[in-house]
Amino acid sequence: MAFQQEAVGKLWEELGHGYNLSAKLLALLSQPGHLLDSHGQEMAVAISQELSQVFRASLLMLNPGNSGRVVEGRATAPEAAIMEGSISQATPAIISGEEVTPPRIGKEEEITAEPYKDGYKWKKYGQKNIKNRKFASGIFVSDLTVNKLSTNKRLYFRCMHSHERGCRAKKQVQQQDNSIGNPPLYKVTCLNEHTCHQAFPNVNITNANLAATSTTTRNGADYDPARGHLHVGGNGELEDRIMTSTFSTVIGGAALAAPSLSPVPSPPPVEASPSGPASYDTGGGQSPSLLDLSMCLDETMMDEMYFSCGSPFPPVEANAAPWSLSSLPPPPPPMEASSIDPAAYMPPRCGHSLSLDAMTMAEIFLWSSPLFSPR
DNA sequence: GCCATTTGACCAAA
DNA sequence: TTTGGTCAAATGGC
Repeated sequence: MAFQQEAVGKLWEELGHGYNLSAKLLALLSQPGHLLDSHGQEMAVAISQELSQVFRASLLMLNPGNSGRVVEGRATAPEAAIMEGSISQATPAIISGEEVTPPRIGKEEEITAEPYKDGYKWKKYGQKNIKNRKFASGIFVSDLTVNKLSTNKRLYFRCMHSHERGCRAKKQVQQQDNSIGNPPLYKVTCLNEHTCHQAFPNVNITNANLAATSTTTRNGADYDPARGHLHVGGNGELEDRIMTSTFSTVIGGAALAAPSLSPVPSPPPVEASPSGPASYDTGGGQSPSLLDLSMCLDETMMDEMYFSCGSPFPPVEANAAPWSLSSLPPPPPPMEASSIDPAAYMPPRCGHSLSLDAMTMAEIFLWSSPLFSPR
Protein backbone atom coordinates (compact mmCIF):
# COMPACT_ATOMS: atom_id res chain seq x y z
CA MET A 1 0.00 0.00 0.00
CA ALA A 2 2.78 2.40 0.92
CA PHE A 3 4.47 1.50 -2.31
CA GLN A 4 1.35 2.35 -4.26
CA GLN A 5 1.05 5.68 -2.51
CA GLU A 6 4.61 6.43 -3.40
CA ALA A 7 3.97 5.50 -7.01
CA VAL A 8 0.89 7.71 -7.18
CA GLY A 9 2.85 10.52 -5.64
CA LYS A 10 5.56 10.15 -8.24
CA LEU A 11 2.98 10.09 -10.98
CA TRP A 12 1.42 13.18 -9.52
CA GLU A 13 4.75 14.91 -9.51
CA GLU A 14 5.54 13.75 -13.01
CA LEU A 15 2.30 15.08 -14.42
CA GLY A 16 2.88 18.32 -12.58
CA HIS A 17 6.23 18.56 -14.26
CA GLY A 18 4.51 18.04 -17.58
CA TYR A 19 2.04 20.72 -16.70
CA ASN A 20 4.82 23.19 -16.06
CA LEU A 21 6.49 22.22 -19.30
CA SER A 22 3.33 22.80 -21.26
CA ALA A 23 2.97 26.25 -19.70
CA LYS A 24 6.56 26.93 -20.62
CA LEU A 25 5.95 25.82 -24.16
CA LEU A 26 2.84 27.95 -24.39
CA ALA A 27 4.73 30.98 -23.15
CA LEU A 28 7.35 30.35 -25.78
CA LEU A 29 4.80 29.99 -28.54
CA SER A 30 2.84 33.01 -27.40
CA GLN A 31 5.67 35.43 -27.89
CA PRO A 32 4.82 38.57 -29.86
CA GLY A 33 5.36 38.17 -33.51
CA HIS A 34 4.39 34.51 -33.44
CA LEU A 35 7.65 33.59 -35.03
CA LEU A 36 10.33 31.65 -33.30
CA ASP A 37 13.94 32.21 -34.08
CA SER A 38 16.28 29.27 -34.19
CA HIS A 39 16.91 29.50 -30.47
CA GLY A 40 13.20 29.51 -29.79
CA GLN A 41 12.71 26.52 -32.00
CA GLU A 42 15.43 24.66 -30.19
CA MET A 43 13.79 25.47 -26.90
CA ALA A 44 10.40 24.32 -28.17
CA VAL A 45 11.88 21.08 -29.40
CA ALA A 46 13.67 20.55 -26.12
CA ILE A 47 10.49 21.14 -24.14
CA SER A 48 8.58 18.81 -26.41
CA GLN A 49 11.17 16.14 -25.94
CA GLU A 50 11.00 16.53 -22.21
CA LEU A 51 7.25 16.31 -22.42
CA SER A 52 7.63 13.03 -24.20
CA GLN A 53 9.66 11.85 -21.24
CA VAL A 54 6.82 12.92 -18.99
CA PHE A 55 4.43 10.89 -21.10
CA ARG A 56 6.73 7.92 -21.03
CA ALA A 57 7.31 8.02 -17.32
CA SER A 58 3.67 8.60 -16.52
CA LEU A 59 2.55 5.80 -18.77
CA LEU A 60 4.95 3.36 -17.30
CA MET A 61 3.77 4.33 -13.87
CA LEU A 62 0.21 3.73 -14.96
CA ASN A 63 1.06 0.48 -16.62
CA PRO A 64 0.12 -2.37 -14.30
CA GLY A 65 3.21 -4.24 -13.27
CA ASN A 66 5.52 -1.43 -14.22
CA SER A 67 4.71 0.91 -11.40
CA GLY A 68 8.01 0.39 -9.76
CA ARG A 69 10.12 0.77 -12.83
CA VAL A 70 10.76 4.40 -12.29
CA VAL A 71 14.05 5.95 -11.51
CA GLU A 72 14.29 9.55 -10.51
CA GLY A 73 10.91 10.24 -11.93
CA ARG A 74 11.86 8.80 -15.27
CA ALA A 75 10.97 5.42 -16.57
CA THR A 76 13.64 2.99 -17.45
CA ALA A 77 11.63 0.22 -19.01
CA PRO A 78 11.74 0.03 -22.78
CA GLU A 79 8.77 1.05 -24.77
CA ALA A 80 8.38 -2.55 -25.75
CA ALA A 81 7.13 -3.20 -22.27
CA ILE A 82 4.24 -0.96 -23.05
CA MET A 83 3.72 -2.40 -26.45
CA GLU A 84 3.54 -5.95 -25.30
CA GLY A 85 2.20 -5.33 -21.88
CA SER A 86 -0.74 -3.15 -21.17
CA ILE A 87 -1.52 -2.33 -24.75
CA SER A 88 -3.10 -5.03 -26.74
CA GLN A 89 -4.99 -2.89 -29.14
CA ALA A 90 -4.61 0.46 -30.70
CA THR A 91 -6.04 2.32 -33.60
CA PRO A 92 -3.38 3.67 -35.89
CA ALA A 93 -4.26 6.85 -37.61
CA ILE A 94 -2.72 9.30 -40.00
CA ILE A 95 -4.78 12.35 -40.50
CA SER A 96 -3.43 14.92 -42.82
CA GLY A 97 -6.47 16.86 -41.93
CA GLU A 98 -9.89 17.57 -43.18
CA GLU A 99 -12.40 19.07 -40.87
CA VAL A 100 -14.34 16.34 -39.22
CA THR A 101 -17.57 16.86 -37.40
CA PRO A 102 -19.20 14.47 -35.00
CA PRO A 103 -21.66 11.97 -36.35
CA ARG A 104 -25.13 13.31 -36.63
CA ILE A 105 -28.16 11.83 -35.11
CA GLY A 106 -31.60 12.07 -36.61
CA LYS A 107 -32.29 15.16 -38.64
CA GLU A 108 -30.05 18.11 -38.25
CA GLU A 109 -29.86 21.32 -40.19
CA GLU A 110 -26.87 23.51 -40.52
CA ILE A 111 -26.06 26.68 -42.40
CA THR A 112 -22.50 26.59 -43.55
CA ALA A 113 -20.23 28.03 -46.19
CA GLU A 114 -18.42 24.72 -46.48
CA PRO A 115 -20.99 21.99 -46.80
CA TYR A 116 -18.44 19.58 -48.13
CA LYS A 117 -16.06 19.65 -45.20
CA ASP A 118 -17.44 17.16 -42.82
CA GLY A 119 -14.97 14.36 -43.28
CA TYR A 120 -17.40 11.92 -44.81
CA LYS A 121 -17.55 10.65 -48.33
CA TRP A 122 -20.87 11.22 -49.99
CA LYS A 123 -22.41 9.97 -53.17
CA LYS A 124 -24.87 12.13 -54.95
CA TYR A 125 -27.96 10.21 -55.85
CA GLY A 126 -30.21 12.90 -57.15
CA GLN A 127 -31.18 16.50 -57.41
CA LYS A 128 -34.48 18.22 -57.53
CA ASN A 129 -35.81 21.57 -58.55
CA ILE A 130 -37.12 23.34 -55.50
CA LYS A 131 -39.70 26.04 -55.50
CA ASN A 132 -39.08 29.48 -54.09
CA ARG A 133 -35.36 29.17 -54.19
CA LYS A 134 -33.22 31.63 -56.01
CA PHE A 135 -30.03 29.61 -55.78
CA ALA A 136 -29.09 26.06 -56.25
CA SER A 137 -27.02 23.89 -54.07
CA GLY A 138 -23.30 23.54 -54.04
CA ILE A 139 -22.08 20.30 -55.45
CA PHE A 140 -19.59 18.49 -53.38
CA VAL A 141 -18.15 15.07 -53.47
CA SER A 142 -15.73 13.93 -50.88
CA ASP A 143 -12.88 16.39 -50.55
CA LEU A 144 -13.23 17.57 -54.10
CA THR A 145 -15.01 20.84 -53.99
CA VAL A 146 -16.88 22.14 -56.94
CA ASN A 147 -19.47 24.76 -56.41
CA LYS A 148 -21.78 25.07 -59.31
CA LEU A 149 -24.67 27.42 -59.44
CA SER A 150 -27.75 26.59 -61.35
CA THR A 151 -31.27 27.36 -60.39
CA ASN A 152 -33.73 26.03 -57.88
CA LYS A 153 -32.11 22.76 -57.11
CA ARG A 154 -31.59 20.71 -54.05
CA LEU A 155 -28.95 18.03 -54.12
CA TYR A 156 -29.23 14.71 -52.40
CA PHE A 157 -26.31 12.76 -51.06
CA ARG A 158 -26.00 9.52 -49.24
CA CYS A 159 -23.03 8.04 -47.48
CA MET A 160 -20.60 6.41 -49.86
CA HIS A 161 -20.79 3.32 -47.69
CA SER A 162 -24.55 3.10 -47.74
CA HIS A 163 -24.55 -0.16 -49.61
CA GLU A 164 -21.63 -2.21 -48.38
CA ARG A 165 -22.15 -1.21 -44.77
CA GLY A 166 -25.76 -0.29 -44.71
CA CYS A 167 -25.02 3.24 -43.56
CA ARG A 168 -28.21 5.23 -43.71
CA ALA A 169 -26.68 8.66 -43.39
CA LYS A 170 -27.94 11.15 -45.94
CA LYS A 171 -27.42 14.77 -46.65
CA GLN A 172 -29.23 17.47 -48.54
CA VAL A 173 -27.50 20.62 -49.67
CA GLN A 174 -29.22 23.75 -50.82
CA GLN A 175 -27.79 27.22 -51.22
CA GLN A 176 -29.50 29.84 -49.14
CA ASP A 177 -31.39 32.64 -50.84
CA ASN A 178 -29.69 35.24 -48.73
CA SER A 179 -26.24 34.01 -49.51
CA ILE A 180 -25.53 36.50 -52.26
CA GLY A 181 -21.96 37.62 -52.01
CA ASN A 182 -19.02 36.02 -50.38
CA PRO A 183 -19.00 33.40 -49.06
CA PRO A 184 -22.14 31.64 -50.19
CA LEU A 185 -24.02 29.81 -47.51
CA TYR A 186 -25.58 26.42 -47.84
CA LYS A 187 -28.26 24.81 -45.86
CA VAL A 188 -27.13 21.31 -45.08
CA THR A 189 -29.70 18.88 -43.79
CA CYS A 190 -28.36 15.66 -42.37
CA LEU A 191 -30.55 12.64 -41.98
CA ASN A 192 -29.69 9.56 -39.99
CA GLU A 193 -26.53 8.83 -38.16
CA HIS A 194 -23.49 7.36 -39.82
CA THR A 195 -23.16 3.71 -38.99
CA CYS A 196 -20.32 2.99 -41.38
CA HIS A 197 -17.72 3.77 -38.72
CA GLN A 198 -18.86 0.88 -36.58
CA ALA A 199 -16.77 -1.42 -38.67
CA PHE A 200 -13.61 0.37 -37.66
CA PRO A 201 -11.28 -2.28 -36.35
CA ASN A 202 -9.37 -2.33 -33.17
CA VAL A 203 -5.99 -3.13 -34.50
CA ASN A 204 -3.14 -4.70 -32.72
CA ILE A 205 -0.23 -2.40 -32.43
CA THR A 206 1.91 -4.77 -34.42
CA ASN A 207 -0.44 -4.62 -37.37
CA ALA A 208 -0.64 -8.38 -37.17
CA ASN A 209 -4.37 -8.49 -37.46
CA LEU A 210 -5.09 -5.65 -39.79
CA ALA A 211 -8.25 -6.08 -41.70
CA ALA A 212 -7.88 -6.83 -45.33
CA THR A 213 -10.35 -4.26 -46.51
CA SER A 214 -10.50 -0.55 -46.19
CA THR A 215 -12.62 0.66 -43.35
CA THR A 216 -14.11 3.95 -42.47
CA THR A 217 -13.93 5.31 -38.99
CA ARG A 218 -16.66 6.90 -37.01
CA ASN A 219 -15.27 10.17 -38.19
CA GLY A 220 -15.56 9.16 -41.77
CA ALA A 221 -11.89 8.84 -42.36
CA ASP A 222 -10.80 5.98 -44.53
CA TYR A 223 -8.72 3.48 -42.74
CA ASP A 224 -6.08 2.00 -44.95
CA PRO A 225 -4.99 -1.33 -43.55
CA ALA A 226 -2.15 -1.64 -46.01
CA ARG A 227 -0.60 1.50 -44.64
CA GLY A 228 -1.98 1.15 -41.21
CA HIS A 229 -3.32 4.61 -40.96
CA LEU A 230 -6.24 6.85 -41.52
CA HIS A 231 -6.46 9.43 -44.19
CA VAL A 232 -8.87 12.27 -44.13
CA GLY A 233 -7.45 14.91 -46.38
CA GLY A 234 -5.35 17.96 -45.66
CA ASN A 235 -5.99 20.67 -43.14
CA GLY A 236 -3.11 21.78 -41.00
CA GLU A 237 -5.28 24.11 -39.00
CA LEU A 238 -7.41 21.31 -37.77
CA GLU A 239 -4.38 19.29 -36.93
CA ASP A 240 -2.98 22.15 -34.95
CA ARG A 241 -6.25 22.63 -33.15
CA ILE A 242 -6.68 19.04 -32.19
CA MET A 243 -3.05 18.75 -31.34
CA THR A 244 -3.38 21.71 -29.05
CA SER A 245 -6.54 20.39 -27.50
CA THR A 246 -5.20 16.93 -26.98
CA PHE A 247 -1.95 18.22 -25.66
CA SER A 248 -3.56 20.51 -23.19
CA THR A 249 -6.16 18.03 -22.12
CA VAL A 250 -3.66 15.37 -21.37
CA ILE A 251 -1.14 17.55 -19.68
CA GLY A 252 -2.68 20.63 -18.31
CA GLY A 253 -6.41 20.78 -18.66
CA ALA A 254 -8.42 22.15 -21.51
CA ALA A 255 -7.21 25.71 -21.46
CA LEU A 256 -5.39 25.56 -24.76
CA ALA A 257 -8.50 24.30 -26.40
CA ALA A 258 -10.20 27.56 -25.59
CA PRO A 259 -11.08 29.60 -28.68
CA SER A 260 -9.24 32.62 -27.35
CA LEU A 261 -6.00 30.74 -27.63
CA SER A 262 -6.63 29.24 -31.01
CA PRO A 263 -4.28 31.65 -32.82
CA VAL A 264 -1.35 30.17 -30.97
CA PRO A 265 1.17 29.57 -33.71
CA SER A 266 2.09 26.07 -34.60
CA PRO A 267 5.28 24.79 -33.09
CA PRO A 268 8.14 24.04 -35.40
CA PRO A 269 7.68 20.71 -37.04
CA VAL A 270 9.15 17.89 -35.07
CA GLU A 271 10.27 15.09 -37.23
CA ALA A 272 9.30 11.63 -36.25
CA SER A 273 12.21 9.81 -34.88
CA PRO A 274 13.34 6.46 -36.13
CA SER A 275 14.26 5.76 -32.55
CA GLY A 276 10.64 5.55 -31.59
CA PRO A 277 9.06 2.39 -30.30
CA ALA A 278 10.59 -0.45 -32.20
CA SER A 279 7.43 -2.35 -32.90
CA TYR A 280 5.50 0.76 -33.60
CA ASP A 281 5.21 0.21 -37.28
CA THR A 282 2.33 1.67 -39.17
CA GLY A 283 3.50 -0.18 -42.21
CA GLY A 284 3.66 2.81 -44.43
CA GLY A 285 6.54 4.79 -43.10
CA GLN A 286 4.38 7.70 -42.07
CA SER A 287 4.40 8.64 -38.46
CA PRO A 288 1.25 9.63 -36.72
CA SER A 289 0.78 13.07 -35.35
CA LEU A 290 -1.11 14.20 -32.31
CA LEU A 291 -4.04 14.68 -34.56
CA ASP A 292 -3.72 11.06 -35.45
CA LEU A 293 -3.85 10.06 -31.88
CA SER A 294 -6.82 12.22 -31.19
CA MET A 295 -8.60 10.75 -34.15
CA CYS A 296 -7.90 7.24 -33.03
CA LEU A 297 -9.53 7.93 -29.73
CA ASP A 298 -13.05 6.86 -29.43
CA GLU A 299 -15.42 9.76 -29.77
CA THR A 300 -16.89 9.16 -26.39
CA MET A 301 -13.43 9.12 -24.99
CA MET A 302 -12.71 12.44 -26.63
CA ASP A 303 -15.89 13.87 -25.20
CA GLU A 304 -14.86 12.73 -21.81
CA MET A 305 -11.43 14.20 -22.31
CA TYR A 306 -12.79 17.54 -23.40
CA PHE A 307 -15.54 17.75 -20.87
CA SER A 308 -14.10 15.86 -18.01
CA CYS A 309 -13.98 18.12 -15.06
CA GLY A 310 -11.66 16.05 -13.02
CA SER A 311 -8.32 17.52 -14.04
CA PRO A 312 -6.42 18.51 -10.96
CA PHE A 313 -4.43 21.00 -12.93
CA PRO A 314 -5.64 24.52 -13.56
CA PRO A 315 -5.73 25.69 -17.18
CA VAL A 316 -2.32 26.27 -18.61
CA GLU A 317 -1.38 29.87 -18.97
CA ALA A 318 1.71 31.28 -20.53
CA ASN A 319 2.74 33.11 -17.41
CA ALA A 320 1.32 30.70 -14.89
CA ALA A 321 3.19 30.11 -11.72
CA PRO A 322 4.98 26.79 -11.77
CA TRP A 323 3.00 23.92 -10.49
CA SER A 324 4.07 22.36 -7.29
CA LEU A 325 2.87 19.56 -5.13
CA SER A 326 1.84 22.01 -2.48
CA SER A 327 -0.28 24.07 -4.84
CA LEU A 328 -2.76 21.33 -5.50
CA PRO A 329 -4.78 18.98 -3.42
CA PRO A 330 -2.96 15.75 -2.68
CA PRO A 331 -3.53 12.77 -4.89
CA PRO A 332 -6.24 10.42 -3.78
CA PRO A 333 -5.03 7.40 -1.90
CA PRO A 334 -5.12 4.14 -3.78
CA MET A 335 -8.32 2.26 -3.20
CA GLU A 336 -9.25 -1.32 -3.03
CA ALA A 337 -11.31 -2.29 -6.03
CA SER A 338 -14.15 -3.49 -3.83
CA SER A 339 -14.38 -0.18 -2.05
CA ILE A 340 -14.60 2.00 -5.12
CA ASP A 341 -17.86 3.83 -5.52
CA PRO A 342 -18.22 4.79 -9.19
CA ALA A 343 -20.50 7.64 -8.29
CA ALA A 344 -17.73 9.21 -6.28
CA TYR A 345 -15.68 9.60 -9.43
CA MET A 346 -18.26 11.47 -11.40
CA PRO A 347 -16.93 14.95 -12.02
CA PRO A 348 -19.02 17.53 -10.27
CA ARG A 349 -19.87 19.83 -13.15
CA CYS A 350 -20.66 17.76 -16.14
CA GLY A 351 -21.52 14.24 -15.21
CA HIS A 352 -18.90 12.71 -17.46
CA SER A 353 -16.58 10.23 -15.96
CA LEU A 354 -12.89 10.61 -16.41
CA SER A 355 -11.80 7.57 -18.31
CA LEU A 356 -8.16 8.20 -19.01
CA ASP A 357 -7.07 4.85 -17.81
CA ALA A 358 -3.72 3.33 -18.37
CA MET A 359 -4.74 1.95 -21.72
CA THR A 360 -5.85 5.32 -22.97
CA MET A 361 -2.76 7.04 -21.74
CA ALA A 362 -0.64 4.39 -23.33
CA GLU A 363 -2.39 4.87 -26.64
CA ILE A 364 -1.86 8.59 -26.41
CA PHE A 365 1.78 8.05 -25.80
CA LEU A 366 2.26 5.51 -28.52
CA TRP A 367 0.74 7.62 -31.18
CA SER A 368 2.29 10.85 -30.13
CA SER A 369 5.73 9.72 -29.15
CA PRO A 370 7.30 10.21 -32.58
CA LEU A 371 6.44 13.87 -32.30
CA PHE A 372 8.36 14.23 -29.12
CA SER A 373 11.18 11.85 -29.63
CA PRO A 374 14.65 13.28 -30.01
CA ARG A 375 15.66 13.88 -33.56
C1' DG B 1 -13.80 -0.71 -69.16
C1' DC B 2 -14.60 1.11 -64.75
C1' DC B 3 -16.42 4.36 -61.83
C1' DA B 4 -18.51 8.60 -60.40
C1' DT B 5 -21.77 11.93 -61.74
C1' DT B 6 -25.84 13.60 -64.14
C1' DT B 7 -30.54 13.77 -65.09
C1' DG B 8 -35.08 12.32 -66.51
C1' DA B 9 -38.45 9.18 -64.78
C1' DC B 10 -40.91 7.11 -61.20
C1' DC B 11 -43.29 6.91 -56.81
C1' DA B 12 -45.39 8.31 -52.52
C1' DA B 13 -47.21 11.77 -49.60
C1' DA B 14 -49.65 16.00 -48.95
C1' DT C 1 -52.12 17.71 -58.94
C1' DT C 2 -48.04 19.23 -56.90
C1' DT C 3 -43.95 18.43 -54.49
C1' DG C 4 -40.16 16.03 -52.57
C1' DG C 5 -37.31 11.94 -52.50
C1' DT C 6 -35.28 8.14 -54.95
C1' DC C 7 -34.01 5.17 -58.81
C1' DA C 8 -31.48 3.90 -62.65
C1' DA C 9 -29.95 4.57 -67.35
C1' DA C 10 -26.99 7.75 -69.73
C1' DT C 11 -22.87 10.29 -69.81
C1' DG C 12 -18.19 11.61 -69.24
C1' DG C 13 -13.56 11.35 -67.30
C1' DC C 14 -9.67 8.59 -66.25
